[in-house]
Amino acid sequence: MSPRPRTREVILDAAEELVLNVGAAHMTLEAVAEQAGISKGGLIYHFPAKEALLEAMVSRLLQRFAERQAETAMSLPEGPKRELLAYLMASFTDAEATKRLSASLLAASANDPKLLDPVREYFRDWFARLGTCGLKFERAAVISLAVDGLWLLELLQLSPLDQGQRAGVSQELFRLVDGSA
Amino acid sequence: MSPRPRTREVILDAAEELVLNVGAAHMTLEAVAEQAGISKGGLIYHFPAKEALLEAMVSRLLQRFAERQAETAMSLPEGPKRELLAYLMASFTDAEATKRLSASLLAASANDPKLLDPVREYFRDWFARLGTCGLKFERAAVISLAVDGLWLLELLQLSPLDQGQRAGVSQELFRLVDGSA
DNA sequence: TCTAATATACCGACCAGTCAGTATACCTGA
DNA sequence: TCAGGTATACTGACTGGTCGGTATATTAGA
Repeated sequence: MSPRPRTREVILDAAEELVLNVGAAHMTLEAVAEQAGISKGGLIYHFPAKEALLEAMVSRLLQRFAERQAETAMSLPEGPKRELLAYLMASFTDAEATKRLSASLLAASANDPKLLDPVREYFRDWFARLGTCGLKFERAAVISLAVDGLWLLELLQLSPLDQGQRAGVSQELFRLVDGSA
Repeated sequence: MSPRPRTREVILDAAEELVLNVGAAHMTLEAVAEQAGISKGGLIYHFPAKEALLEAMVSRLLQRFAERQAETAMSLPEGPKRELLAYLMASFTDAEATKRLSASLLAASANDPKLLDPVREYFRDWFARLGTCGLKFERAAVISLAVDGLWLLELLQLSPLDQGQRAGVSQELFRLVDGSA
């Protein structure tokens, strides 16, 4: 068939899609295979067990997000606040992609909470770095938590904010980053 | 047997416990029944289908939280900020109980995202009321979202904050409520 | 032809939901 | 006050179906 369309990526996309549409409990191997346009046997070839699929989903989420944050940070002028600003920007831009990716969290949490260990580690590191972003830790944490709140509410499709309100909240957060002791 | 120990409540507690411990995908009727100390038939007697159990979990979550917020608001001096303060206090105090209750969110999301409709409605109402709390909407939204962020991270067991940091964030949020245009 | 990639068929475990029956509390009228 | 009846709360065995995983073919490209 296609030379190297990264079947693995297609499978991971399919799994995320299912989690968002029908819930993590219905993300079965057969359903993922069908959504990805291959057979169950084909899926098993790439991910020998469901756990491997879930691990790959979480791993890709962290990798992609870290990548995006790092890239965004690079594009900003140097300064202690750069990383926090990049965190905001990476979360707010391309919300749809972020939500898709984050479906992995729900899948992992539903199947085995331990699969979230790498995510725990990610947050541990991130909050540790928050201390050195030029803001008081509590202030930086509030900003970061607000971003996470919006992100998780959107993941669960619970956010009632319309486009304008969302943009307003984003602006307010950037204002809080800039105008703080 | 026991006079009226509200078996339904025991069952709902058991279901929440399981979601937190082993993930929503393993919250099976048999497992819930065992955790609740009754037979599967007994469980089915109270909740004729799994969907009914999940609906009851979500319903209890909303009811209990709204109740706690309302009670807290009552105990505060009158003023436009009363509700927002109550939202903070209801979320921050008794974090363990809040986390337990919120497990319903994960269970509902995993089994059928539509079960979260009442929660969507709750957030719609809540954010609508945020406009009348004396703060600029964006500021109030940021505060509320930060609380939600911490709450959801704790639900997913992802929060890296220790007791002291948590208290600091709480203080910072109250400061933001008080000292804003 | 050898190997990577995918398909088909199947198995055992598990799961949601049914069902027949049990035990006990609660009535109701003679 | 007590017999007969009914509602409530539960049990445990069973069933149809689903799911994760295995085993084995088949195909396509180097």
